[in-house]
Order: sequence, then C-alpha cells, then structure tokens
Amino acid sequence: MATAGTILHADLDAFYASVEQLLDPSLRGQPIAVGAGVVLAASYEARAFGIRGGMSGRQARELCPQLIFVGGHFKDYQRLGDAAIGVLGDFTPLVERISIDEAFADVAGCTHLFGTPAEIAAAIRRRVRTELGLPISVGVARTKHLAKIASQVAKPDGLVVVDPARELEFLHQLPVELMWGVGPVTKARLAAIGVSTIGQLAKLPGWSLERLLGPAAGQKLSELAWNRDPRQLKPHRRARSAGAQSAIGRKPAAERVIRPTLLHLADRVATRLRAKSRPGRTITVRVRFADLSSVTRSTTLDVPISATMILAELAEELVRTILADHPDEKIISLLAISVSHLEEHWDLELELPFGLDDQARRPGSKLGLARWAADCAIDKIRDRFGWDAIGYGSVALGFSRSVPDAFRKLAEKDL
DNA sequence: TCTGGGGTCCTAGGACCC
DNA sequence: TCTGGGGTCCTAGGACCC
Repeated sequence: MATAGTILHADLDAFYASVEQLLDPSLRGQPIAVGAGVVLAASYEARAFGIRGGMSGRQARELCPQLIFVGGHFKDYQRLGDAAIGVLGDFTPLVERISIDEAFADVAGCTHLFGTPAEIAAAIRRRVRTELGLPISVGVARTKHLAKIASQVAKPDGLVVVDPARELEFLHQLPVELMWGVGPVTKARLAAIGVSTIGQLAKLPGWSLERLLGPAAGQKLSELAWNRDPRQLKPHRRARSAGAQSAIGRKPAAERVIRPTLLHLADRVATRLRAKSRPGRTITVRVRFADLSSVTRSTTLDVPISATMILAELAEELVRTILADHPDEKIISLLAISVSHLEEHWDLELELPFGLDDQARRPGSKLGLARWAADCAIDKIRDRFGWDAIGYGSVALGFSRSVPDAFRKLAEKDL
C-alpha cells in the first residue's frame, strides 16, 4: 500500500454568504449575495442562477430577480474565519493560511494522536459545523496541488480523499481550469488546440506547452498535470508588497480628484508599513481610464520609505507622468498605490534622513521631521481611538467609497 | 452591462557591470 | 576599435489567485 497523503486543504463554502445565513436564519435556503454594487460573495442557491463573485449588482438581479442583497458583518467574517482556521491549528502547527477562508495543513506528524488524515479531515469538518455552524470542504492528498483540487471537487460541504495509488486517474479526468494557474486566458489557449482535460494536457509534449504558454507556465503546468508538485507548506510567508486601490466611478483627471484619493490610499498603505516596520523601496501607481484600460508607473528608491506624505507625493508625481503620456484621457475610473521591495526589519527612524533629502530636492514640500512626527502622532491616536478618529481627510473625501474600509481589511495580508 | 479590492508571479526589454 | 557573453536590477504589462 502506498503512503497516504497527509496534506489537507480546507475551504469554507461560500464563506461570506454562509456567515450571513448563519446569523439570519431567514436567509437560509435563499439566493443571497453579499455586497451592493458588486457581488462579493454568492450563496449556492444564488450560484444556481449563474451568479458569481465580481458580477455587477444589476447583472446579478437580471439573472435572479428574487436575489437578496445583504450587508456585510465584517467583524463576524474575521472572527469566524479565524476560528475555522484555528480548528486546523488544534491538530497541527503546520498550517499555511491562504486567505480568510482557506488553508493548507500537513498532518504527517499528528496521525498517531488523531488517526488517519481522512479521519482528521472528517473531525475538522464536524467541529467547524457543530462549533461554528459553517460548512467547510476538505481535500486530502499527497501534494498541495492535488489537495486543493480535491477540496474543489468536494464542494459544497464535502470531503474528498485522493488515494495515492489512483492520483493520475483522479486528476486526468478533470477539466484544465481546476488547475492552479489556469485562468480564462490559458483555458482559451488550450481549448484552441483541443485540450480541455488535465489528461489531455498531460499528454502534450513539453515543448508545445512551453511554446503556447511560455517556459515557466508551461513547465509548471506540465509538472502539476503529472502530479509532480514540489511545493512545501510555508507556515509563515512574509508579504512581498502592500497596496490599496479605489474605484472612483468616472471622474475628471483633475488634481482635486487625484490628490485627496492618493492621500487616502497612501495613508492606508503607509500606516500598515509603519505598523510592521516594513518600509519599501519601489512605489507603483496604476491609473485606470474610462474604458477600463490601465497604465502603471513605478519608481525604485535607494532608501525604503513608509511616511504617508512622502508616499503620497511620489505617487502623485507618477500619476502626473501617466497623465502627461496620455493627454487624450480626460476621465479616470481607478487609482492604485502599491509598495514593494519591502524591508524585512527596519528601524523607522532611519527614514528620517530621506525626508530631509527629499526636502532639499523639492523646496516646496514640508520638512521631513515634521512629517515623521505627524505620522507618529496619528498612529498613536489610532491605536487608542481607532482608525477613523483622525487621518488625512479619509472621511472628507468628496465622494463615497464603493467598498467599506472594514471589508478591505479582510483581504489584507499580514505584513 | 462595462467589473471591487488585495495580492503573487512571470515576461521582455533595457541599462549597467564585469 | 569591434565583438561576445553572463549576471543583476529596473520597468511596464499581464495572467492569475482569493
């Protein structure tokens, strides 16, 4: 008998929608969508009508007129997501959390305590159901990729254990889009050469896959199709970038729109960087125009930064270069800031000299010292009284934000 | 009927160095 | 002076994931 797989992939089903149905029993069995202008999550009853995440509210209503939109209980999402992943942690410390509602676990070291991987998976599902009231699907296999696919196959509210002796049999019958890394574009490219299942993909010669998808993607997909997945669990992965964006509808590409929006975005990003002492060297901005096409500009500094005003000013310069390069674009629909090349550990006071250099470079700007002191003061006030107690006019933005800040926080990775 | 927000990784070209 | 090759970093864009 082959060695049993010990990798679990656990994934809460239709997570936000399930939480809403848990909190309000009258919503159970109903097609519901979390969100308003856009569908952030849809219950399985809603999915039966073809409703998917990311869909506009109007489009969703057309597909399902009786669809119920519900507001977000963000605190409960965070609490219940943490609690569910915490159940995995009761079995093994080897847990890699992927998002608020999804994680891998390796139970190789705890089977003598809790039974076979399949028994552990069943116990996890039972506990999440009885203690939290939520459905969770689990896949069990020898590799991360196969465990992840197994949990997708198990949905909704199921358990799939892949027998190591029948891995390829299981894998090769499935459609290519279940593979990690195959999205709409790759699926279409494969379909164009008559490939729709993982088995068909596996039989392609390596060179043809690499020619179709590029060397890295081609090789990776080939490995995954033969279930040669070398990835290990990484319990504590550090983030490589941090960013924020805001869809602003259709607004003129004018300073009165751009400046306050960038200041708000810079405030969100820089505060997170300072909280974890992880300033970054590369600043990237993105501008999306009226037709939804977008352009990015980035700059890499010699010294990492995390000061709100410095980030905001650098971002504004980059946005100005974009607009100068696209003089015909008068309307913008989204602005984004991202900071990468993050330092591992950094004494934030070392940032001070950069502020002063910056001052010398641009005479009109405020003194670096004053900015640093202002950031410190704001961070402290927020620590005591909460985010909205003070800030760079985030509440004074002249237009409503499409998504509440509380929801954004759910998607943020730990820095 | 134009689609929210936070991320990761890859590619291709160019600059620069040895 | 011309030519070649390898390595690293940066930039812009794109595909994909949750």
